Amino acid sequence: MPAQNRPSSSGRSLEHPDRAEIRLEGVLHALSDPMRLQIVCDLAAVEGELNCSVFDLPVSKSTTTHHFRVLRESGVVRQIYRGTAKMNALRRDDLEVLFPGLLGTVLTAAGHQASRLGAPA
Amino acid sequence: MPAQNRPSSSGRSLEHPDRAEIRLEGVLHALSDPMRLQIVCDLAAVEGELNCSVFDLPVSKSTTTHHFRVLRESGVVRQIYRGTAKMNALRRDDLEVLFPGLLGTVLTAAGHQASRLGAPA
DNA sequence: CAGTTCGTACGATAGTCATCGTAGTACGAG
DNA sequence: CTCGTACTACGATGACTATCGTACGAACTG
Repeated sequence: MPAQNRPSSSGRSLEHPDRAEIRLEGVLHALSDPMRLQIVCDLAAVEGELNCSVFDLPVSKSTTTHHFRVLRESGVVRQIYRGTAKMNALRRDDLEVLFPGLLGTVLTAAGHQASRLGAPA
Repeated sequence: MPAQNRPSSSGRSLEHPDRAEIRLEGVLHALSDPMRLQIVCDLAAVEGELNCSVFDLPVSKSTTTHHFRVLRESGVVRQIYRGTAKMNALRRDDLEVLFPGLLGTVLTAAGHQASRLGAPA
């Protein structure tokens, strides 16, 4: 294997949309699923990248893979392989340039709604 | 018909979700369709209420009715009958209380994207 | 009343989506 | 090389969705 083509730690690569290809409708659709919105909130909370398997979602692994793919293909997250793990990170910069403030307001709104619905006690 | 129960000009009434019933996922989903996003942008542009038929959408009347229903049931717009016309208005106040800034950032983002994609000349 | 306009309801259809289980691939450790 | 872990690919399925056409209802205009 030629050393010229050695990404960080793996030969596997994942398709990501260019910044210019990200569409608002796609992003909104990606965020309109409760499972994916939860993922995005968790990602935003840690400010870094997260392994796929740290998310404790009430669905099967296949379904989890599906949701991460939707998030990646809509341009919301960036995914890279790091050994056997696949790390996920929000594309904060790209989203901020394309849709200023959008991510923030959605995350805030999700937080408000969670307080309103989940902690009425 | 008793005079006590006479709405503005019609006996027809439409179901709307309570403010407390509006869900973020539902709103995002409603906005994730290009047709509906266009409707919301148009509504936001005029600051008032708009007749259903002033929207020049490239779909049939039945489909238009469908999209307006989705917007109404998700809590994005309020609809009232005024004679034969059905007027539509954004539920700005409710959305602002529930999800502060969200509507604004989405509309701004839609505007940016429209400029970026539609008017590159 | 008759006619027109505006919107609804219903049924149909083709497409997308969230979900699953199973089988498989990629990588690191022993 | 073998094993375990992490994630994927594939096929299936049931649910939802966007779309249409046609037929109907409600209100205004004569």
